[in-house]
Amino acid sequence: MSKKLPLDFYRHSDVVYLAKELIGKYLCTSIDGQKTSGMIVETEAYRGFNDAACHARDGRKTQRNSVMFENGGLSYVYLCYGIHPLFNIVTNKKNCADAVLIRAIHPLSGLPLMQQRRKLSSSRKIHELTSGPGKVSKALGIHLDHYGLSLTGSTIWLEEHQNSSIKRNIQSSPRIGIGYAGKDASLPWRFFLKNDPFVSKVKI
DNA sequence: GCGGCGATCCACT
DNA sequence: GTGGATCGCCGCC
Repeated sequence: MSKKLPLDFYRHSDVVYLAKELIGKYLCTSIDGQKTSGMIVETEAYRGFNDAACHARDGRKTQRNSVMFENGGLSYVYLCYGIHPLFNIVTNKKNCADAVLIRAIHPLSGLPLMQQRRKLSSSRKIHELTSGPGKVSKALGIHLDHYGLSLTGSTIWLEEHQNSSIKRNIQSSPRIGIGYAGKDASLPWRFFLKNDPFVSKVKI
């Protein structure tokens, strides 16, 4: 039994709660007529106000991040290090500028296509297929053209499935790669599924 | 207008 | 374990 997550889900006012709630949901894409999907196993919350790590910190609006200021339920894709498109989910209400970064998924369907997109065929390294935000986008076929799409549409969407054991196996930690954010760098706003092999390996 | 740097990944040593 | 790729944003001149 599965169902597509409704807009209401994304418009909850607490992005940290949502980042945790997104663990265990299914992220699905249908791109170029081909379906791929995986269970979300790692996320990070970014808050538009009072969060130095957020692109929209203090409500700062630019051409790149403008979609963050819309109502929740849209995709925010941006280019990181000039190379990697990273997929985020806009949450909360208009002008709150909150978002959740999807850092890792556990692949479920369309595995051969994901391997092809990632140019990774060795089954020995299968845990590297989607264990990082840039890898997730590449495996699912998400790129900059998918900026601003509704997540209740038929290109990128999320589904809820029965998963009774997920909740008690969620752990938190500080977010990755945001050392510049001062005291906000230590906020425990990264969430991940304990012992899942697809959770990203953190460089220290 | 310019230069430094980033919510990363991979090839190479 | 290290450094290069490569583009948009922002601070400063």
